Amino acid sequence: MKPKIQDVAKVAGVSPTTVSRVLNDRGYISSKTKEKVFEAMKEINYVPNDLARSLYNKRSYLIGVIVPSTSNPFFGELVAYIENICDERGYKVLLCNSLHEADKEKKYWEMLRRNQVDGVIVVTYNRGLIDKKQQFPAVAIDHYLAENIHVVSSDNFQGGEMASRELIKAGCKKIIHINGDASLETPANNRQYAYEKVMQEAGRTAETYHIPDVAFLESNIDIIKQLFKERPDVDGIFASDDLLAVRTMQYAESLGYRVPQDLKIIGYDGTCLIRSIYPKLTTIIQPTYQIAENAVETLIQEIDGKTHDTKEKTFPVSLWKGETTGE
Amino acid sequence: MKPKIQDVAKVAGVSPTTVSRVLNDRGYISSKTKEKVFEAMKEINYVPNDLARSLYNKRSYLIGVIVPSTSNPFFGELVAYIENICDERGYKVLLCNSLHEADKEKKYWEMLRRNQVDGVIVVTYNRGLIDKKQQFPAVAIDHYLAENIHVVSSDNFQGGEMASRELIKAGCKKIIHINGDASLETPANNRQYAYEKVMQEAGRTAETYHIPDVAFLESNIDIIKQLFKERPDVDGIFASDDLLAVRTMQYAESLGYRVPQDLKIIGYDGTCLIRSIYPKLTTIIQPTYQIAENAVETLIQEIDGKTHDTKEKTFPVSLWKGETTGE
DNA sequence: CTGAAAGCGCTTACAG
DNA sequence: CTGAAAGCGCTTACAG
Repeated sequence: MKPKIQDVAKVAGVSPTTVSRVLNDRGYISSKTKEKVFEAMKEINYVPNDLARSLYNKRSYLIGVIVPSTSNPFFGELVAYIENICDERGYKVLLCNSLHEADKEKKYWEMLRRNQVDGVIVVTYNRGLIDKKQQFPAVAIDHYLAENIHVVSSDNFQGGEMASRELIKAGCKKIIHINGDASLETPANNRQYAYEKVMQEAGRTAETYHIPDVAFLESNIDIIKQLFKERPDVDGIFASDDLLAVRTMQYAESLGYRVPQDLKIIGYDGTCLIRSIYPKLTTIIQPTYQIAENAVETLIQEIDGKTHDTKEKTFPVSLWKGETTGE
Repeated sequence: MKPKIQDVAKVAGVSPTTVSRVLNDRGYISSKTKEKVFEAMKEINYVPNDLARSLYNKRSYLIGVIVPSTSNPFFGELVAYIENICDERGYKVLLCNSLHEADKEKKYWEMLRRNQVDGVIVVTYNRGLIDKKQQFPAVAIDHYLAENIHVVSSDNFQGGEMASRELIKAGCKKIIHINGDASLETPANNRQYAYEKVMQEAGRTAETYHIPDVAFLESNIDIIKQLFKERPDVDGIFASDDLLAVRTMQYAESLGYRVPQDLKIIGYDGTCLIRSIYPKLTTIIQPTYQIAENAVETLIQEIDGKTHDTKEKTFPVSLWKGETTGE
């Protein structure tokens, strides 16, 4: 059997109350008693039961994190940061990969509630799952969940502008944007709005192709094929994420386009991974660490009962100048 | 306040015992009572407290997963699979990114113990952290933890043979292997042993360069530079993971080597991600899903008290024929 | 400075 | 078929 506080008490010759006090460094305790207790704990290899603690304290120090899938490098990196920051702050992470399935996400929410998490960080659409009586503090990254839910994101508008201007500057005549699922309103849509604004200011026509979200990177390439069929004169593409950018580039090359001579491409996200293995890809770098940090900090503040004036926080992006938009 | 079982009991006009019985579908209960209870639960939006349940049952349905970092696509993918399989089986995942830091890993082990996890899946070196009285069931992936710990991996020897033979078949004269940290014995070392065996059988000299593990992909490239300086005649490289393969290839190209004409390269892992964005890279595909599935199943069996005859399970790999080893 | 008692929310023998 | 009581391992007023 795992040793419990009573066992420690017996060995140390004190009451359970005293052991608990030592454990929590609470109230006055003679240093002699303290020492006895610590020795007893070591002797029987005691470790407190956090389940029991959490039950009494109504505080689990558990945070639920819901992402589509850590198999996507952006989410994998984001989750790694989130978890490590949580760990530094004394919180533990219950991981949920929703695979873009509303059903799965719904079950995860209930699971998190049952497990008494102190709060949740959500990086998925959450199709209306949160609207009623909110059970616990939540912070969203790059998604609007509900009126009162804090959302953290990169400056998607700035990123969209940067990307679009980069293509114009590189001399592209026919610039097309490829974006994700169009059916839901997310901060990431600002990338598209910025693109449209820049195109308009430059007297161009904006045109966006949408790729539906799919689990595990297996997104079909049909939309990309359609794009090149309908717009063979395309010479600039702003893809809303790097994987999409790379796959579009590959398809274009298979069609005979040379990048960057015939076609210039810029992506979005700029994960460490992509910059490491695809440094040639021009892209917009999201400040992923800052996003993770702000999400965790904001959530912990809400857990601690502090309210926030601002319900939205945005971090500036930066340009990674590769070779896919020319020299 | 969150509703508890007592509140449900009050609303339904029964005792807490009865509510619990309905909840657990245990013992005989009239269907009329059952219905009343379910209605009451719905009415007050009741959800059971799993902390309290786990405390009593001494079963948390919590599994700890320790990986270096989900920011590495192999681990990101592995963790996604593990978590989803756990979810299917009714288990929840407490995620730990150890960043290859022994200290951090040690703290995670204690944290998991405090949180009463039912078991742990480890994908890190665990430098002797587990040897003494093992606290709970554990399964390792690609690492030897201790005598009695079950380990799951891809058939590293087969993979090493495949990779080495592929390079020989492609006509390479001077084949070099780049591997990870040499200081610890892991199943992945079989990749190197197989390479050495194949080289010997072919009358070649085996030569391996080791790259120390580093967190977050920031591994220095010094060893690679050294390799090309010392062995400019290298014309075949077997890299022990795909990221390493890609980065080596990039450095070689910057030196003027053409791949595959002057230099042929083969990697290892073959994640969905790499195959999607780097289909040209020849690599050995690990059966990641099967590894994840077997690890979870084995762990759950151990949790359920079933013992295993075999303490090691290996799954066959396959070759992804890209273009970096020729046509 | 220390201990006995009650309670966190649940479950399970034990009665009836 | 249903309920009162005790207990999972911990913590915290309340006494002393």
